[in-house]
Amino acid sequence: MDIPNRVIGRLSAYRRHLRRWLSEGREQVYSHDLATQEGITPAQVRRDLMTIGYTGSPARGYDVHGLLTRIGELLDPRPDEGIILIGAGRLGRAMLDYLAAQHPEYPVRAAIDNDPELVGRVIHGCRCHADGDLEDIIRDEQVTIGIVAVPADSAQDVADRLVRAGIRGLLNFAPVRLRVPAGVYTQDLDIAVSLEKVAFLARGQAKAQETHE
Amino acid sequence: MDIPNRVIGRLSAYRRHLRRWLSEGREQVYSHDLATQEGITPAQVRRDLMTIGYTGSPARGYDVHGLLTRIGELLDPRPDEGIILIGAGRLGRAMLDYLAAQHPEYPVRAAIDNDPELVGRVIHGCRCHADGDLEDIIRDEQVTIGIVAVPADSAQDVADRLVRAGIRGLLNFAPVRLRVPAGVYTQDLDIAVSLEKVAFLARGQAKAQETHE
DNA sequence: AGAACGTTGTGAATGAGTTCACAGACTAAG
DNA sequence: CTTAGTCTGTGAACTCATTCACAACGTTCT
Ligand SMILES: NC(=O)c1ccc[n+]([C@@H]2O[C@H](COP(=O)([O-])OP(=O)(O)OC[C@H]3O[C@@H](n4cnc5c(N)ncnc54)[C@H](O)[C@@H]3O)[C@@H](O)[C@H]2O)c1
Ligand SMILES: NC(=O)c1ccc[n+]([C@@H]2O[C@H](COP(=O)([O-])OP(=O)(O)OC[C@H]3O[C@@H](n4cnc5c(N)ncnc54)[C@H](O)[C@@H]3O)[C@@H](O)[C@H]2O)c1
Repeated sequence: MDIPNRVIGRLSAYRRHLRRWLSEGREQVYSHDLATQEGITPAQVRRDLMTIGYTGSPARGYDVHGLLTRIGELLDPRPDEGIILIGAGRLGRAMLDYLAAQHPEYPVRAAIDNDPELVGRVIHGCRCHADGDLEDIIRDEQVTIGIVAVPADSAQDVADRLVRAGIRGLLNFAPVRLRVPAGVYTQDLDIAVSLEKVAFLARGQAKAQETHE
Repeated sequence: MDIPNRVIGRLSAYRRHLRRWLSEGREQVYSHDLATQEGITPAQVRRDLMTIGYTGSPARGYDVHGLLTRIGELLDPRPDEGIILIGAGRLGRAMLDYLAAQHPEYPVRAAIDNDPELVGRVIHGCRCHADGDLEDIIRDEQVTIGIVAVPADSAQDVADRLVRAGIRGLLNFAPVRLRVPAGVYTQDLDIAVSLEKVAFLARGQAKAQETHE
């Protein structure tokens, strides 16, 4: 099965609304309910659900619980998919805190920082290790995803080491585009670029709005 | 002139390479230089520069300084475009720090938080105000852009107030899609969704990599 | 001067993503 | 049982973005 990138992002968003509705006791939803929440067309929602092979019923819509289960099969992390954070600076610590509080399904196995001040500290249940331990931790702790939150200068070096140690995916906050070999997936999340987009579009008369991505 | 969203993002990225090259004394670049850095095709770069009406010369490529100037005309913030941050929690403070250090061209005029502990404190040169001051600050300090870093529950309320006070653009970190009227531009930057994308794509065999957006 | 090379600018082709529009399906009401 | 109404599933149309491919051009070398 081949699910486009964009669709994954929307499924993740749908899931949040579905969870909320489920907790409110709602059992069915229509494509236009999800569409309204996300500011897209109902046709888009149906198309997305079609690509993951989930079908609803005319006149009753989609089953909230069933759809959540289906999306979960695709998106829920497997138990052997650990995360490692490189760079326990301000952004890195904010992420640790946020993930621990809001996303227990993504356990950060370890943090790495080259500041001796930080090494050995335990931040939100996550131990901070020295730079040199990176390779061992990835091999020993079933880590497949790396979050890169080091300064721009070091980001590519860090990424290279992670790749060599066998990482599968990277989420990068440093303002550089990481170069990785095929088979490793990188998502560069450049906040400064996003801010520049907002500033530009707020200046001229904007037409549309845009979600993450 | 109508510049697509995607192009703005790439221009912002090009600019970083151009600045680096300029500081290294380089005077011309070819489309393939920028393309290589960003992992895209040279044709895409030329197309982008075409849409902003910048032209190079065959055999010499583009003038680094001139191109930087041209992109700057489009992207550089105007002096009357102030920023306000709502929610001086962990992420908000990390942003304050980051913007102050790395992006002095985007001066954050004020922060707002409803935690009495934070109100009155000055964080990285930015004073934290009480919740109720929001409207006054926006009107008095030429603020056109809002950064939303409050919990998900409050995000839409905060956005509504910002919009009513006349904000033009929003950068939103809360995991909800903000609903704003036409004329206001919102960029939702959902880090959890990005992480879920990376996890999914790292699991199956990924093909491509993706930049922010 | 003329030829050879490498790059730009861009129309046209391709590709990806979104929306349209409607047949078929299901429900509820009469 | 039949009719009216609403929603799904989806082929086709459409829109937007990317890539191709090549003429035109500037530079350098002979
Ligand atoms: N703070 C923000 O809100 C923000 C926003 C956008 C982008 N970013 C980017 O995120 C990255 C981190 O930002 P930050 O504000 O947390 O910076 P920071 O300086 O607070 O933290 C960086 C941390 O990385 C560590 N580090 C440096 N080199 C390292 C290496 N080679 N190996 C391991 N650790 C190393 C440092 O010791 C420090 O603790 C930067 O690239 C920054 O541009 C930050
Ligand atoms: N920390 C991260 O790395 C991270 C990552 C992704 C998304 N987010 C999102 O960003 C937002 C902020 O995250 P955080 O980690 O900084 O949370 P936080 O709890 O540390 O900070 C939130 C701040 O907002 C303030 N606040 C709450 N309601 C307010 C209101 N109505 N008006 C003004 N201020 C108000 C609180 O006093 C607090 O200081 C959340 O929506 C979170 O989901 C955070």
